Amino acid sequence: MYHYWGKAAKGSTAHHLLVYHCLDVAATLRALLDADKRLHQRLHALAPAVAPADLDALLLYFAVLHDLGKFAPAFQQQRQDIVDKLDGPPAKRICNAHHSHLGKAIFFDEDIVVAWQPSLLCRDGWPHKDILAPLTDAAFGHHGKPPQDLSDSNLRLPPSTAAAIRQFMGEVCSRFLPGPLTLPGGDAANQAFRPVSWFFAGLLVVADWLASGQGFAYCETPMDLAVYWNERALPQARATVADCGMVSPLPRQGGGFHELLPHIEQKYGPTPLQAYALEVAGRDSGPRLFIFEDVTGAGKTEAALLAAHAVMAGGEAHGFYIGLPTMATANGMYARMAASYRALFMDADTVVPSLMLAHGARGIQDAFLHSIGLERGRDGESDAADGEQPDSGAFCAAWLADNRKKSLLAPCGVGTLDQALLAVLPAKHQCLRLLGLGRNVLIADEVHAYDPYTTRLLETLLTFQAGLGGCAILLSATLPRRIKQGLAAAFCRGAGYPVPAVSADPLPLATRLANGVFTETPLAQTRTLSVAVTLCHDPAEALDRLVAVHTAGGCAILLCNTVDRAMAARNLLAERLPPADVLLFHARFALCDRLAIEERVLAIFGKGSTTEIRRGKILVATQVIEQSLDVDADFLVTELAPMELVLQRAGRCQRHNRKWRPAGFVGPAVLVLSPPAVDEPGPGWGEAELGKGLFVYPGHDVLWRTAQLLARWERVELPRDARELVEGAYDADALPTPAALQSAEDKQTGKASAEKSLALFNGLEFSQGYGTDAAAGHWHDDRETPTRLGEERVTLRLVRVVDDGLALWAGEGLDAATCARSEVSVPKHRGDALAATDAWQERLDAFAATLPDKGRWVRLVPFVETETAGVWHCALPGTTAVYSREGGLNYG
DNA sequence: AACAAAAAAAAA
Ligand SMILES: [Fe+3]
Ligand SMILES: [Fe+3]
Repeated sequence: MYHYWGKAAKGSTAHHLLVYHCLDVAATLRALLDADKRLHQRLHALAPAVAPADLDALLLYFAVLHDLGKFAPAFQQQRQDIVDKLDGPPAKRICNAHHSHLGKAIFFDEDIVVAWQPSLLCRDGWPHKDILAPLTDAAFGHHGKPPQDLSDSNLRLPPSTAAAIRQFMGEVCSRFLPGPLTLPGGDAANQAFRPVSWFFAGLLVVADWLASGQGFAYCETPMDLAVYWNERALPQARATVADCGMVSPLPRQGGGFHELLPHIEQKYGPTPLQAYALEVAGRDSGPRLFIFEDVTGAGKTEAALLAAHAVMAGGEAHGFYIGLPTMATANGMYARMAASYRALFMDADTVVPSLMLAHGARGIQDAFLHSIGLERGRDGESDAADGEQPDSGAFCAAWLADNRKKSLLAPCGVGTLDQALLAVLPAKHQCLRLLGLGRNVLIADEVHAYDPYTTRLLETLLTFQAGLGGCAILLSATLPRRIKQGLAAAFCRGAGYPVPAVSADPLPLATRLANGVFTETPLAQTRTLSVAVTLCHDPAEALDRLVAVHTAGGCAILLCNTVDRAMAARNLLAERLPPADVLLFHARFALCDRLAIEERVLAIFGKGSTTEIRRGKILVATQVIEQSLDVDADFLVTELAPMELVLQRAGRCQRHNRKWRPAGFVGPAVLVLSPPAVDEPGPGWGEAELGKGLFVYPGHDVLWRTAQLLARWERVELPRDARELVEGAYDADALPTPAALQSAEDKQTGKASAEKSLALFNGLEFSQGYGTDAAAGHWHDDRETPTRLGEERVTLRLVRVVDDGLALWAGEGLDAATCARSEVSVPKHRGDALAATDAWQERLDAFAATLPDKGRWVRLVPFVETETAGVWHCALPGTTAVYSREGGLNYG
């Protein structure tokens, strides 16, 4: 058994013996379990039918066996030079497959079974293959997917190899499985290892990656396995685990409000929701779900942190992960967390907890990049010199940061919800993400912001989280009752709780599921906004009002449902007002221009602005403004949209405390550009007023009910009235869908239910345990399982044609950040319309080759400046697209 | 055609 290599160096015959690598991985698993007692206990709780000691023994045993497939000739012969050096077995015909599939086949091969069967004796006789399947699939699936059964059942193992494997297994069995195990029998047996297998799969990948890294020295000399285990494997494993960033100090015990949230000024006490979190969250044990519904800016995130801390302090979670709907909001949240997350933990001079930023474009976030590998507060070498505060600021262990798949393993994480959803999709290495989430508290922010497909995936994630014994906190503005019901039910399915009926009580509302008990707690409103709502059917009237705001010296926002309508409205306003006073903001800008506009918007409409800066500014925007920008307008006009969006938009009107408001616009007021809210709308309802915006919100019945309700209400008080209005907009019993809008409704509900079933089909099934069956067999086909649905899109990377060649739009540099800042995403057919001639393609390819990513995943599009300064025309022959920094991309 | 939004490299 010492004639087989497991790891090899490139360019030399230096190698690590296979049996040692196997022990390294088991030792790393041992070290991981010892380092995270809370997780260790969770594993035991997930397999209640198995004695804890027996479970530990089995997990370590299968960890040793994870690379069993590397004994096979197919693997060994990849380095014939080392085989020769080791005097390995000759093989003429081999069974060719990846060693993870081979490992499983070898384990169940009849020549091999005899070597382990006596050690796995259980009460009812030999364990059936199905009982162990979740564990074997997790062990042999350490390359990110469960192994497949080989189509060719003949392994063609040379006799010497079979003998070596039997010898190895014999030694491993006597060492790791000393006494007869008592495995469960009867009907429950097949279920026994299914829940724990999800964690085991993730732990094994972590152990394998750690044990394949720098911390483990190659060893080529044969020695007794027990000696290697004690003197090499375990010490190296413990050192490596201590360094990898997965372990963190214990949570702060008994901290009060201001100690846990040091960024909140002393003069502010907890809001009702935060007081609730402090008081209630630590009370129970076991899987818990909290749903906090309140308006944005009411301190929901802090409440969630307090609740998460209570769960951590109770010894039931390691840390937290905050999942958000966009990368931009994630960046913002990361900045907030960086300043305060360490207060949730005890001060320890040995370990600093890692804070992770997890999303696709984090590579250009300097604040995060600078935090990687900084050993502040640890070895004290660098910080003393530059006088930095050693105990503040973000830190992220280098090992965690070098691969996106590892990012959820950090004790504290902020990122897109999509990163978390990938844990319950048959994506490669999903088990890593699931392990990280499962041991943390999952906090999902802005839950109302997702489509039916993604919401359904979130349900699946909640089932997993509960099934793994974990906790989750959902934060949202008004969550329609049916969506809330689905989320709560999904959590109950995983936790084994009875499914309650959630209410549609007014906001703010705290919902809690713990120990099978369901409670809803209405809370006092902290900040309220009373908005006058007027419907208006004439766009000219809306423009007049905006001009009136300008004249009165105030500022306003006009929200359009499509980019083209926003561009058109901007042009109309620019005819009547100084063009410099009219801003345009939508998503069809290169990132650098978009960020500049966003900064300008915040400077004008943000909290720090002044009456003078705000004077006469009119912003025309699309839905980009809905995304968590804290802006305040004196007056707001919006095109009709589904109720929850209208209310969210209305919340942007006079939300800050400002002394001065323009004459005629004192008090929050919103004008909704809407088709008439008639009782019997005819065919084509809304086409005149909303145009192509009707395609953006195809649930025309919801639009109609929204208009009906707003026409009746005239004034709404937020957040109190939000619930009634949102429920009413979706309630076809109270306001039956008019005949002319029925087909639109049918189409929309049909589409939503199709998307939901697709999400159900794509998502993994917790109850199956780790294995191919959990993915309905589609783990191995190439079908895409995305986190969001939608029309196909392409990313355009804008390129400037300059005197001496090509340059990126965002600047002179050719680095990854300048690339990202030059990009804009468009529908695929729009991108396809910008086809390059062969000559241009050659030129663009040559330019792409000089970029860090070689232009993969994007399409380079050249622009050349026209006679009009600032207006650029697409340089490709036959194209009409135009770009400017003020207007963005116009398809022409 | 009509919004915005995310994802994209392993552990030889
Ligand atoms: Fe492997
Ligand atoms: Fe391995």
